[in-house]
Amino acid sequence: MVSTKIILIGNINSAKKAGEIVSRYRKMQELTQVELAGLAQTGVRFISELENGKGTVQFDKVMHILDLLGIEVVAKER
Amino acid sequence: MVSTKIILIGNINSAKKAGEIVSRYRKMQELTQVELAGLAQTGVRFISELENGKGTVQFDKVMHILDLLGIEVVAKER
DNA sequence: CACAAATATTCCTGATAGGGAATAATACCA
DNA sequence: TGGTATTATTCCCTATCAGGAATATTTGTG
Repeated sequence: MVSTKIILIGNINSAKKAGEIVSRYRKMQELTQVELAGLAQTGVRFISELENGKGTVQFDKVMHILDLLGIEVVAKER
Repeated sequence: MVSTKIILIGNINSAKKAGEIVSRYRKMQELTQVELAGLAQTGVRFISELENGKGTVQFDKVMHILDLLGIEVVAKER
């Protein structure tokens, strides 16, 4: 094995952080909220609220969105 | 800077994974669910459901539990 | 600036999360 | 195996999430 580049995006310690990342990566991929909602089989309102940091969103829904955007989530010891 | 050891725990792509990690790290720190719930100002039932993989748990609550257990969550490109 | 596209917010509604507390089921040891 | 601690599940309840759709607001361009 030669070497593999890992592209870190940042820490996620809240829905606010997750929302910022979702917003940024959605735009990078030139998707509208409506399109992303369609891909995720979810409501547009959910995407909007998530991107705006709503903390009570459901965990698995968020993880699914991140996955759709090609974002991997890793746990490590602090 | 000399070198810093990063201890990876694993990927989190669902509440199921998050729950497994919470369960393992809670036990490593010799905490009962009741104690962890106390620390997190949450109900014991929530901890139990989280550890058992309930996908609809609230995002921020989960992140808070992970943080309490000394677990950091990082996003990276897949 | 004007207009169009995108996003945010509101209203209405059914479904359910989560708390507390009680109980049932498991796990753990002597 | 019996007894205890721990965890899972149930019930009751209030609060609110998430969807759809309409509307308001913001953003991006010519």
